[in-house]
This record gives sequence, structure tokens and C-alpha cells, in this order.
Amino acid sequence: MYCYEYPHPAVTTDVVVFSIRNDRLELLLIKRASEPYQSHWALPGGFVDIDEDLNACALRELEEETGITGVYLEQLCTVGAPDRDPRERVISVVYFALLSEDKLEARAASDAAAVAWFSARDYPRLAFDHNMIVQKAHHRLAAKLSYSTIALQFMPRRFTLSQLQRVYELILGEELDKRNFRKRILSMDCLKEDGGLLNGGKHRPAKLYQAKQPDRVDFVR
Amino acid sequence: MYCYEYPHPAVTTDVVVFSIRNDRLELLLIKRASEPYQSHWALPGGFVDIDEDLNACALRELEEETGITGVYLEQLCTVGAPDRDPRERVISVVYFALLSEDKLEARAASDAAAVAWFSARDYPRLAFDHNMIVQKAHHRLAAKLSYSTIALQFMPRRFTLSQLQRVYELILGEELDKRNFRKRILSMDCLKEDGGLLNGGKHRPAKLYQAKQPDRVDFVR
DNA sequence: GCAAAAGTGTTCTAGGTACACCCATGT
DNA sequence: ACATGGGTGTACCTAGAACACTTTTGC
Repeated sequence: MYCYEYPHPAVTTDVVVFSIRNDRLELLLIKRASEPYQSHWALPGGFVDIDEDLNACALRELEEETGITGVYLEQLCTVGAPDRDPRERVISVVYFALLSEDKLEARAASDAAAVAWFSARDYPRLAFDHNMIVQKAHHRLAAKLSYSTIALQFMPRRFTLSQLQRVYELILGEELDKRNFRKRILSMDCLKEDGGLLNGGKHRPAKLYQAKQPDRVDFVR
Repeated sequence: MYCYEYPHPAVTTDVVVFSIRNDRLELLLIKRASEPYQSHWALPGGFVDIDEDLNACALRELEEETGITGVYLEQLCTVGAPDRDPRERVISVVYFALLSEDKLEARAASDAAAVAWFSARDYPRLAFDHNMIVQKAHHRLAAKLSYSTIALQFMPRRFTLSQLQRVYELILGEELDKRNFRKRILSMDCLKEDGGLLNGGKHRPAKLYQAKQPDRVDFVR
């Protein structure tokens, strides 16, 4: 037992994990194994250890519950309405994480009840206030596309400009002009030609590119 | 005594309060009355009550420690390095608040040890990780000037365009062109002419304006 | 040879920047 | 009358938007 002179809230981290899969923006959810909201879908997350940094907690819970590591992580907001969890007062520090499909393939293990990907435009009613949180995360993601290199976090090490354009289109929900897109991306000076070509289908092969700084998100424009 | 099966961190809110005073951007700090960091300057803030919403806590602590109410409040980030407070694990939800000078005059009471305003460009070494937090808040404030109507939160009910321009200049730290500034602000469609004039000094009186929606911060551009 | 995506430039438009003079008041 | 800040318009420039055809491959 751990006792305090004044009541203390519990603190959790939750993570909104996005990836591009099946030609759409998808969202990783877990099925809750226990009450409250048993068998409801929810964001992965859990309680902060008493000596654990907040983002370390987010990464640990993500790995424990979904097997996923090596993501880009960014703090989104902190929610703490007094009645958001029926058990006790819980304050949740929310992160959003972005994941490229190659990292996704490599680590598909899980120790949670159930883990599944959902379309970010069509997902079930979630536990707690998680629907509102996902909306907020989606909004932030779309906003950051226009003034940062954040979309590169969705890309595998090598990719074509058309693949990158498709990522933009899926997140923004609108088609973009190919020539203007290439002009703009290349002027950001965040990509380098890989030298390789991708022989995809019955058409001209596409040049492969890599991010100059795959682990950084830079502000541009 | 309040006891839990697992250890719980303490949760606080801290508030970075900015205002425009003495023709500069200033910052409200309190002098800590007790350990740790006794008699160091720090951000106003304190522990979240167990049934209290987070922003309600920020507003309450602000009023208790500085007498200030009626501010614009926005969540900035949450910090929680395990060793940031020597007493116990403390996670702090940080807000920033903006205050117009007229609200400031009206409520100058205080129940804290000492309260004082400092230049946002020259303030002392603060308790905890508060220096880093203030930097972050200043940065966010400057960024939001360019894509929102946030600067209006610094203005009294009635103000002139020159006064508003001065606010922009003080925060950004650079002079702006008068004609371009007026064109841009008026094209945002966030101001209405008050009808009144301000007879300031030995020069032509200035038109007074009011914010169309004084309690909202809108995104523009 | 045909279907399919890759790759490539120019024109137009709008918004931002640079810039100088007259106006209304107080002293 | 003069000193002070208030108020106004235009020319230029740059970045974003619109837009169509040739290239290279697989089948």
C-alpha cells in the first residue's frame, strides 16, 4: 500500500497510433480485457510507473500491448475530466505515434486481449473519451502535413514520390496535383535520390528516394 | 491518509502568464514561500484537487496566488521527468494564459509570498524546469501570432490599431510596416470599429476598435 | 501496340513586401 | 507654426494553383 496525506490521481499515457495500410490511414486499437468498458475498443496505454518518464511509459505500453517499437512519438494533450474513468480519478497524457509499414510488418506480436487496425475514417465507438482524442490527433496530423516533414514518418526507408504523394492524399482526403506536389516536396530539401528504381507494374519504373534525416521532423515553409 | 495499491504521482498545473506592460512582453512569477526552491521565482500553480478539472485547477491556482481572473487559457504541454521535484514524483500540466492590461489593473490582489512581473526576455533562473517551460510558451505564443487572432487576448476592450501593432512587434521582436499590418489585420475580419476616437497626445486622434469575438481565438490564413 | 503510371515546365493569380505623403490634433 | 503619431494606395515580386504531353515498362 502506498499512502499520501492528500488524494492523488492515477496517471496514464495513451497513444494514438497511425499508419498507412491498405491504401488508407489506419489506427491501432486494442480490445479491453477488463472493466471498465470491458471488450470495448480503446487506445493502447496504461499507468505511468512511479520512476518512469512520460514518453518512456507511452513507448513501453505500446510495446507491451501491441509489440510495436521504433515509432515517431509526439505529445498531443492531457485529458483529466474528473469523471472520465469510473474507477478513480485518472489523468491521461496522450501521445500520437506514426509508424511506417515496414516497421509494422517486423513487429506484429502482442500481449493484449486483441489488437486490430481500423480505418481512421471509420472506427467503432471507443472506451472513455478516446473518440474525442482520436479526432484531435487526426486533426493535428493533417495540420502538421502542411508545415513539417512529418509525413516521412509513414514511409519505409526507400520509397517513390508517388507513394509519398499518396500518403498526403490519404491523410488530407483530397487528390493533389503530381507536378506541384513534386516541386514542393523537392524544394523542401528533405529527400535524397536513392539511386535505385522500383519496377512496380506494367509501367515506367519509379526512382526511389530516402529521407535525408529519417529520425527528424523538420518545420518547413 | 489516502492509500493506493500502486504508487501514484502528484499532479499539478502550472501557468505561464503573459501580458503587455511597460511597452514590453511580461511574465508573471511568484516567489516560492517554502522548500523546495524556497525563495526562488517560479510559475504560479499547484496541486490538482481530486475532483477538479485540469483547467479549473489552473484558473483556481492563478486566482489564489495572484488574484488574476478572466484570462485566456490554453494547454501547452505536460512535463513529468521523474526527478523534476525532489519531494515526490510530480507531473505538471502546463498552461499558458494571456491577459489584457485592463483586467490586470482590476485584480491586483495576491495571497502568495510575492508576485511580480518580469520582462519575458530577461527573467531570473526559475525553480524546477520552469525556465524550459517559459521558453516553450514564448515560442508557441510567437508562432500563434501568425496564424490566429491570439494577440487580441492582450488587448483591452477598446484599442487602436497602433496599439495592436505594437503588441505584435513586442512579441515578435521586430518592427512591422504600418500599412501592411493594417491591411492584414483588417482582412482577417476580426475587428469592428468602435466609433470612438482616442485623443492621446499632440497628434491626430486614433479610431478605436473592438474584437468582434473577444472570447474566441480563431485560426486565420 | 496498348495500357498504365512515371516524369517534366509554363502560365496565371493572389498574397506579401516595399515604400512616401497628407491629416488632425496639442502645444 | 510645428511636432507628433494617425491614416491611406500602388508597384513589385514570389509562391501556389492550374494545366497536358512524352517516357518507359509489362503484358
